[in-house]
Amino acid sequence: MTSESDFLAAYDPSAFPAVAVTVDIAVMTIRNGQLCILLIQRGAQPFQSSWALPGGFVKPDEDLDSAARRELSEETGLSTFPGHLEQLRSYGEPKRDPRMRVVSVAYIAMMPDLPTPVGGDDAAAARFWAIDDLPQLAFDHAGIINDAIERVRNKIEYSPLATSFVEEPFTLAELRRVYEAVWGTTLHVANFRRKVLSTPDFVVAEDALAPSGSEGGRPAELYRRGPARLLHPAMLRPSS
Amino acid sequence: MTSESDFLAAYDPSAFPAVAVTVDIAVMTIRNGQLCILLIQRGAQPFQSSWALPGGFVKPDEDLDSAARRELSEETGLSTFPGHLEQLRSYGEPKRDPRMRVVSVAYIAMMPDLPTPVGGDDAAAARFWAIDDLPQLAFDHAGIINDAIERVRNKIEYSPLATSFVEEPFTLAELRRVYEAVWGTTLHVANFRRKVLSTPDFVVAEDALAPSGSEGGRPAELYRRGPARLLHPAMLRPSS
DNA sequence: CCAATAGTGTCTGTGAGACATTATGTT
DNA sequence: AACATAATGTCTCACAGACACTATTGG
Repeated sequence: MTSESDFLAAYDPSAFPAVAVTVDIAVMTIRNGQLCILLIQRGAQPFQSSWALPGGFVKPDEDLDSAARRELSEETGLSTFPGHLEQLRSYGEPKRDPRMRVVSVAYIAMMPDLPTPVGGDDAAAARFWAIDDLPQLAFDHAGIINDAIERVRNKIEYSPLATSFVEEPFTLAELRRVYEAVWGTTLHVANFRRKVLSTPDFVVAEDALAPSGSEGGRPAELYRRGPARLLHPAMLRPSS
Repeated sequence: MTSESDFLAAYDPSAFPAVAVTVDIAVMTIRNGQLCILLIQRGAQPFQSSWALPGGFVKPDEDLDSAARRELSEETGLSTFPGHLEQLRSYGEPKRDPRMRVVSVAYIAMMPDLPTPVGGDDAAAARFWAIDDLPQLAFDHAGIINDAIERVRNKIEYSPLATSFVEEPFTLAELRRVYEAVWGTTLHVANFRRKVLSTPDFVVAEDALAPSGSEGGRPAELYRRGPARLLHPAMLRPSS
């Protein structure tokens, strides 16, 4: 029956319902020790002046990933996005957009806290919001953000994705602060160091020292992302 | 700019491209110690007589999950699907369907190896195929199946999903054979038992014994799924 | 000197893998 | 009896958490 309805639809465009497909992107970064998400303020109805995830319609002959990358460049103003981008999942509840049937393919993006101001080629307000101080959100974007946060919290355990939140080269203290911000915990400094360095190919040492901070203290060694795609053993988050 | 294009699209349906949205489902089970996937044989062009994942168009005012459940009932002939269903991810490469733009939301379903013959209300052939002996596949379904297998292999580590492949009540040997089939490995019997029972709420003992098999041997104790949604500690798959 | 941060060494508990042993059924 | 499968006990190694200690900078 699938093949038959496929066949009919091919010759009768009205046989399948018209659906709009959009991509929505949860762009995340660490700012002031907090996990933050980029939101834009809507200028039109519905949800006028509400905040929402950046996104837009998928164009004809455009891949989903390409659409996400295009929106990412437009919204951050960066020609090449300096971070990680991956699909989260799709949301298609029939009434999620009050105007029409819209299926949204949500993406997650992670980037270091660049001084570069975000906000693309349009005048709409855009800024990062800490995840535990979010404003009212348009559509079902609050749920999407919850799913995105959950995905990131899980994924930095077994993948080297936490390094996408820092600029290279980085210190182990910077990497530790990423884990602490995403998980909302404090981690044991010495054990964190031992775990990261004992995980093969997670980070590679750069034979250089970071400039000492204003607070004093011994300068930290610098590292870069290693070739590992999966962490063995994983960086398990504290259970308590 | 997003809000503006949204606004325009609401009043000019031709402003956004017409996209068909389908759900495709990778229904998995364990049969003869092998992980198997349900495929249907296409009766129409394109890919006529090729095998493909069951699926179909999302109807107007139908949720994505509901569409997947509906297709599942139609294809397996079971009014209530006796297993687990979850979204995998979406596939939207522009040329993935030669007829038109189709974005497919892929799902994964897991069920026990029921004697009930699959094959729904239409005459098209439908059967389970072992994952290392798959036929030629239509569209990008080979890639979807790869992603589905990868997801299942990872997910049974930290979730109790492996229990979706067996009927209740089950023995630990049956549960172990699920892990062995999905991972394609053999597991240490005694250690497997200790791990499962030491993971809180993974399984709960049923105070009964399984009927002894034709081969003889001590009858096994029976268990049911426990309330755990996540496994702590996880069932880590062997690294070698 | 002290304060602050980076990095090392060591002990302990838990869990995984390997393997031996006991228990309980069929033939 | 032999055989097959289920379940238990025990040893060892790897790793996580806790904590003490050393190293290197700025005031």
